Amino acid sequence: MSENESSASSNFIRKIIAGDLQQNLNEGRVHTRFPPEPNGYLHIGHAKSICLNFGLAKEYDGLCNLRFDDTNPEKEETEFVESIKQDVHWLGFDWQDREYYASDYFEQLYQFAVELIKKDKAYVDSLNADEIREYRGTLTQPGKESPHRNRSVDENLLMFKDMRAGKIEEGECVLRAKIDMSSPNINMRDPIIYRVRKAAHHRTGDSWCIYPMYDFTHCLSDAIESITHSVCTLEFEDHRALYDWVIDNLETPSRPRQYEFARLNLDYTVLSKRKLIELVKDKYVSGWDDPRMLTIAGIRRRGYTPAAIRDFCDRIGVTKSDTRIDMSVLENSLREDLDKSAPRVMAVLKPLKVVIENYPEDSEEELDAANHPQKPEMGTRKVPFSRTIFIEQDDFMEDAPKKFFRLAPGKEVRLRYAYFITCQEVIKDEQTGEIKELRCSYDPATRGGNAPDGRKVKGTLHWVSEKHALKSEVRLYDRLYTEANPEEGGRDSKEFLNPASIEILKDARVEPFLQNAKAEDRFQFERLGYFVADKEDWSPQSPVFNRAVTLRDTWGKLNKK
RNA sequence: UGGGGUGUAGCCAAGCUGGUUAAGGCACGGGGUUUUGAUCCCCGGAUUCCCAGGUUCGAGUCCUGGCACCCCAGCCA
Repeated sequence: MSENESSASSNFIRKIIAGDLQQNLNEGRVHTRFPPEPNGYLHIGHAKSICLNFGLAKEYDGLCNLRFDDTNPEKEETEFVESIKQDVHWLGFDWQDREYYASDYFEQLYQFAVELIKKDKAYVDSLNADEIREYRGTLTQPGKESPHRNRSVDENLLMFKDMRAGKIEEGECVLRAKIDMSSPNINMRDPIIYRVRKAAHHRTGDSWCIYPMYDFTHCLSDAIESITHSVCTLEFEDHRALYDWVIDNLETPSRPRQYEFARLNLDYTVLSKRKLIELVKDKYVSGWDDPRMLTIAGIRRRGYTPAAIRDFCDRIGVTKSDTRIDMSVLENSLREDLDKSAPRVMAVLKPLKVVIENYPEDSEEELDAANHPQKPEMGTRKVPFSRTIFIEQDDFMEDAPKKFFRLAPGKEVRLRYAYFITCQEVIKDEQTGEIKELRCSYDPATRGGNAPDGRKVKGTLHWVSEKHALKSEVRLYDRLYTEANPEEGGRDSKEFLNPASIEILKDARVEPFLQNAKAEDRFQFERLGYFVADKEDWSPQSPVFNRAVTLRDTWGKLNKK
């Protein structure tokens, strides 16, 4: 990670830590963890948590563990742990040898449960799922105690052992903490801490048929790993009482504390795991790494950089108010990063043929182009020029408004790094009226783009030589949804999928310099945006570029009005 | 009608124990530079901090009472 990245602004968690450090709590240690469940791919919301947790550890000279919260064998898969590890690394964070799994603690967790039973603070309940729900009460009515709540410690011990031994079927029994069925906090109404699941686990296989629940597992995993600050999202706020209850009622090796912050919401997308899984499973997108997805894998393939994502996470802040961030913040972080680093290059997305009539028929030449006009140290390259070139269709208008600086009949523009040309004639299809090509003249004295007589030209166009250009596929991406908040009001977000979220251009042309690009190389296509050689589909024989983000476009904005 | 949270410009977000002109970013508008209508550089915005009362010489910061929004009734995490 580069050192000059702006250090994140102050937030309430930093203040808590600073206060703890002042009181020398936890022997002055700061130890956090990032605890994903391996049941899907990581997304930009996880990036916020990753940056926070690893960032806190780094800032306070502490440690951050990677811990897989894998207590539900039915949803978790090895594929997901691999992708998660890859994504965290790609984002620029390292957990060194501290790669942990809640499933590694199953035996310890079991012993903790036994300890709770022995203290008469947990019991085996034989109510079925429906009954437990009924007994739980509602938001406004207290629950009722289970008839099995007062089983003896010995009986509970025996039954719990039977659960572990596989003698009890799924749904027959659960282990519950004995807390308070009338608590206004529903989490405290004798929460289930163990259930029977006769399912193979991605790591422990068939060695267990009972699995601990999140509320029991998470706090104890934190305690086992000596986590000092256990940072999670707001929906767990109500669970903190239970977190503390478990820790307080057991002899744990350490005393972690839970703090909650607001999860990330972004306009024009969804970030709930359920929704993302649905998009993938029902093939609304091409996969977890579809460039329209806000998964880490997706935005990576889209062309985002780890630095841009980290910068974004710094900018949005960490608070407890639930908010929606404007997409432009994310886009701006990428533009800012790529503006500094991406080599500039010319590409024509929707080609319009231009014949320069007074340019010698069989002649061609190479012009010098800067790889980054603001950074001479990035060098120059040669761009081939010839009598027939392509320009962007959008750069020509037959009836141009006054403010249109580009090419129009009789108008003169500059071809970047080449010559001034003037449009002499428009050739159209006689049937359809479609513009087929332009006949232009050039001024040989303007080679390189400057007129010796000092005459100015308003517009500069990018172009590509017909016979030298590489044919390329270019994929243009736009927001996945047409509504800023597609989930608002319990609506079905699928109704708002943007039908124009992807546009595939098969006839784009790029300058030959791009022949040597490699997958994931990023470029600025001048005047168009930042593009990346597709991670999966790029090859020198058939180049494929994805548009990561457009350039700011004040002309386009003006036009929309 | 229970509990837990949150409310500072269009969107985020600083604002320590109350004290001169309420940071900063994105977006937006205006101007300058420019062989990318990009970048870069200036300049602009809250008499006001959800509302209403109150305490105080003084409140976004304290008190009281409202209002709005979010989360919680999985043997998911």
